[in-house]
Amino acid sequence: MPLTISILTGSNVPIYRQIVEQVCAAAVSGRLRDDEALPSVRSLAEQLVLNPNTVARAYGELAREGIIESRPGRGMFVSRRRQIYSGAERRRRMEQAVTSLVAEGFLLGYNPAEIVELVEARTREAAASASGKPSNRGGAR
Amino acid sequence: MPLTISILTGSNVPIYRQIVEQVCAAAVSGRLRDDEALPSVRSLAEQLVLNPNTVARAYGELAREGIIESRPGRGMFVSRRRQIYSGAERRRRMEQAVTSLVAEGFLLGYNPAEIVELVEARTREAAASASGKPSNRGGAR
Amino acid sequence: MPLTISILTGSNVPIYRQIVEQVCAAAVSGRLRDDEALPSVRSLAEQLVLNPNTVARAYGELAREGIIESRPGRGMFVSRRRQIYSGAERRRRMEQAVTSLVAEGFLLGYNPAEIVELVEARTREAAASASGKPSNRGGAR
Amino acid sequence: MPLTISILTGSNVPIYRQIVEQVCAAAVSGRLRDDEALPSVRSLAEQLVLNPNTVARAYGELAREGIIESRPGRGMFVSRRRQIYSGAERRRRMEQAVTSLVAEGFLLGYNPAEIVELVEARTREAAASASGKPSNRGGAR
DNA sequence: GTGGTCTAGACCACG
DNA sequence: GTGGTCTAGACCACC
Repeated sequence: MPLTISILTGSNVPIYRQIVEQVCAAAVSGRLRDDEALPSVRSLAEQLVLNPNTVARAYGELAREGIIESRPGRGMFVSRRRQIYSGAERRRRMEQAVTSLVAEGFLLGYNPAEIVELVEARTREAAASASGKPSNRGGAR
Repeated sequence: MPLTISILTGSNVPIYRQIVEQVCAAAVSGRLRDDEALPSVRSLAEQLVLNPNTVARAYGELAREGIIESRPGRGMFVSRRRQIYSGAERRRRMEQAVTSLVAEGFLLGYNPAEIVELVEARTREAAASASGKPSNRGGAR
Repeated sequence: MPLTISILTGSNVPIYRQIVEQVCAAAVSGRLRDDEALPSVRSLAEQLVLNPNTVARAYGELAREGIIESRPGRGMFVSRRRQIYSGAERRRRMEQAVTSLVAEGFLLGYNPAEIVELVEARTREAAASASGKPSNRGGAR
Repeated sequence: MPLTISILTGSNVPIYRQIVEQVCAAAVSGRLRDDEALPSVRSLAEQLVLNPNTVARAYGELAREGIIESRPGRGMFVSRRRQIYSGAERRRRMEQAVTSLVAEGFLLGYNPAEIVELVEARTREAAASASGKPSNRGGAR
């Protein structure tokens, strides 16, 4: 089964970022194995009906972050050792993201247990979809 | 002790958004009480070394979300909490926030268990600070 | 026929608000269809002889209300209608709008029957234009 | 029974305007009769716990609009003949207000009948509260 | 003094 | 090309 990526066209998160996130999630969760080849820019762009520039940008970002690497003449491959940010920067960014989520959750009236529960469910889903058992959520519009 | 807000310049999250989140967190957690006055646009702008427009934008956003309200000629005040969003909208927004966090977590190389753990810790802290027992974190960053 | 928006300068209702209301009315009545693109910020600003910021603000407001949505790099599009406010909030806002109209009507010397009559006529027109039978009014003001 | 005015401190409509509207509604509906005296600036300010300037401003506005008139040395009185705006200006402002209400109503998901119904109820209420008895039922259609 | 609106112009991210 | 953010500074309404 080929890597499947779904784009939400009406989302506030930019398309290239959606690609980055989904490739990254697949790599982290093992859906994409180390050294595995990614679809070419052209083919992915065609498959998703996107401007090739957009796909190229996503791949560039992933490469800059060390998640994938270019093997000239052969294509893009999942990088064997990927640890992107320094400990401090990594922690700081995550800290910020967590704080932001918790604030939004409280604002919307969710309680701590519900917030944790939702995050848990979401990570489980992501892991599941990465291991080849796609959940029924989040399809392209 | 006056409300302290700390800004990270050069962050991917815009300044006005950082203000919104921090004021919101303070209001939701009880750090700011109902009917309490906020610092004036001008004074906060001066304190944070920002353009008043930026602060005004944050306040405007908060007012539209029903967190604070303008009393003409007198300033901005924390307003009584009310649920302004429909159930569907709340779910939609929370969904998006959770997805965003999980994606960021994966991108930074955290695994599901770690992400959940961090969220759990953060909600516990927030709940503690709301019940009047401030934890030792959460001061200026 | 392109969407025409007419601005009354020197009105008590701010320019950005006039844009919001007219776009909103067009979207709600079906004059603008789902997924239809709006004029770009810059082009509408030029057309109306306004600062782009003013148009941007109107568009931002509409996006926050869920009437339109931004597709990064491509523009603003009419989004599928959804009910973003809770029942209580809807009632609260409608309450306020009705009160405001009635107050204005009295201030202008209209009596109750006249006010009701005007509203009735206006809703009939709006409903007509929504069902594809535009009335002979509603052009430039 | 003295003229009663109620101020909503957390409203977006300025205090002086709330006074203007309520005095005007009382005059239009007959709760205040022609030539009837209004409370003095001082006494009303004291009664409503407001800055006298605010009351003075409201009275000034009402006087400018011809709804009340000053009889030097004796106080403010309801003006006998009050017709403020020219026909065109009056119609234009009302037109604008009605359009605004209908747009908001549709946006919030109300249908024409509901909107009309709400306006009707509101005008009846205003009239009732002004005359001290339930409403002029037969007036409208 | 307060917030609210508008203009002007810069810089960035996205496709 | 698109929108989004920020700065700078003007003017107004409100109390």
